[in-house]
Amino acid sequence: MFALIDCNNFYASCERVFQPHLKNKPLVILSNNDGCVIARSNEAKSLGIPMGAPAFKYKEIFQKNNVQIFSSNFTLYGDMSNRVMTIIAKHAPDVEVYSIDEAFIKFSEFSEDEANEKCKKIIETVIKWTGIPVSIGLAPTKSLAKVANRIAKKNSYKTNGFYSINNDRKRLEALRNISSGDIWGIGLQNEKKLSGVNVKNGMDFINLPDKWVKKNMSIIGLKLKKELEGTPTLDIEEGKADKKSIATTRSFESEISSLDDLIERVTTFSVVASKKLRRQNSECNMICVFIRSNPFKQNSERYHFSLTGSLPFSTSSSIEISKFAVKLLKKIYLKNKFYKKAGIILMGLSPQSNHQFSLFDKDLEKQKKLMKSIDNIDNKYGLYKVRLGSQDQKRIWKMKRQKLSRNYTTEIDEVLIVR
DNA sequence: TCTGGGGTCCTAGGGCGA
DNA sequence: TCTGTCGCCCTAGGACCC
Repeated sequence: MFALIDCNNFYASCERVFQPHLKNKPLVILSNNDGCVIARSNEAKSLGIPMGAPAFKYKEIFQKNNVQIFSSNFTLYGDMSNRVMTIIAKHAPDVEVYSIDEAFIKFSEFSEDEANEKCKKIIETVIKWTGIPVSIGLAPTKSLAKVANRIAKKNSYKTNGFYSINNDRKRLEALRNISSGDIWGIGLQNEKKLSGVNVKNGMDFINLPDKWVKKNMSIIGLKLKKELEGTPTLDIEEGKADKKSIATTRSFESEISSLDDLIERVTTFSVVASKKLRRQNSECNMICVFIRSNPFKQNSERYHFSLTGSLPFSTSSSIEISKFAVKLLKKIYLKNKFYKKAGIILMGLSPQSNHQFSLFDKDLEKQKKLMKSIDNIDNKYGLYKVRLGSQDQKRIWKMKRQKLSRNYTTEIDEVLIVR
């Protein structure tokens, strides 16, 4: 049996833990730059605020309903997530942390009763120790555990946050009651395809011929169908796998068109991405740089320029990576255009320990030592204290985060004081 | 005026060597 | 030496997830 544990309205719940007076009040969390709604409390959902809603378009609804607004505080959410995951790991041997607010458990050596008990214990302990409410779905496959979780959450007054699909009757009933677009793995495009052949719910989906599913939804769709039929095709992935690509991309507060500004941004993104690379002890040999216009601007030209280039050697040096990224940027940059977003993606990742030496990386040891010193300084005095010459020294580029809550759990000056 | 960021996997199609 | 075929690798693009 597989269990899926999902924190309810995770970001909203994190904010509520430290501001309990917000309980039962509508609350939304905004994306970087306070752009879109990325999390909502149940009360905010009932007001019809959709996921991804541009905040400026919903200003009136926010004001009218006294919706509490928060800028995203990933330091807080990340720390709370670690606490929740630690508790889960204490109760189960095989855990896959699937995302910041979700984890799968595989109960291979437990009876059904034991698995049920463990799930209930986790719900109880997580809320008690962290204040975060969680829901758990238990089923024979991961995809069905997702469906079960949905039922647990939707009918929490009946389920107390736990639902198990432990027989065929329950499985078929659950599939009849879930619309195809709500199934894990069926996105907007596949939903459209399915509705074209009159597939409306999970039951209709599993009644399709395998051949059709494979042809139209690839092997992933077919695996999903098997999972919903009760045959596991996905196992849990234990341990944290190294990333296969690392990206740092940002939208700008307003459009920019000067090359110098873009060079500064791309350099800074390179420094951030290189640090992520070094954190997982990897290096890269390919870099992609892109710049693009504002896709939402009416009646104006849209463009997206990108270029991927191979480095002559693998590296994790901020200096080498930013130099190369700027080179790529200069090749794609066009004057008199207005850019709203830029980014860098590091690819061709491999462990530093497997470094392939080449004629061109004679400064490798020097660079390695330099990066190590920079990382040490950052660890001691705070992130990104050391900056490259082409980076913004005056900190002009700042993200809009007007409604940021405190770092209650990670900054000693910001912890709650109980008097 | 104001619309996020960071990932993974799969497939099709082209280049290229055996 | 030329040509056809096969399979591998790479890349772009599209789909999905949170």
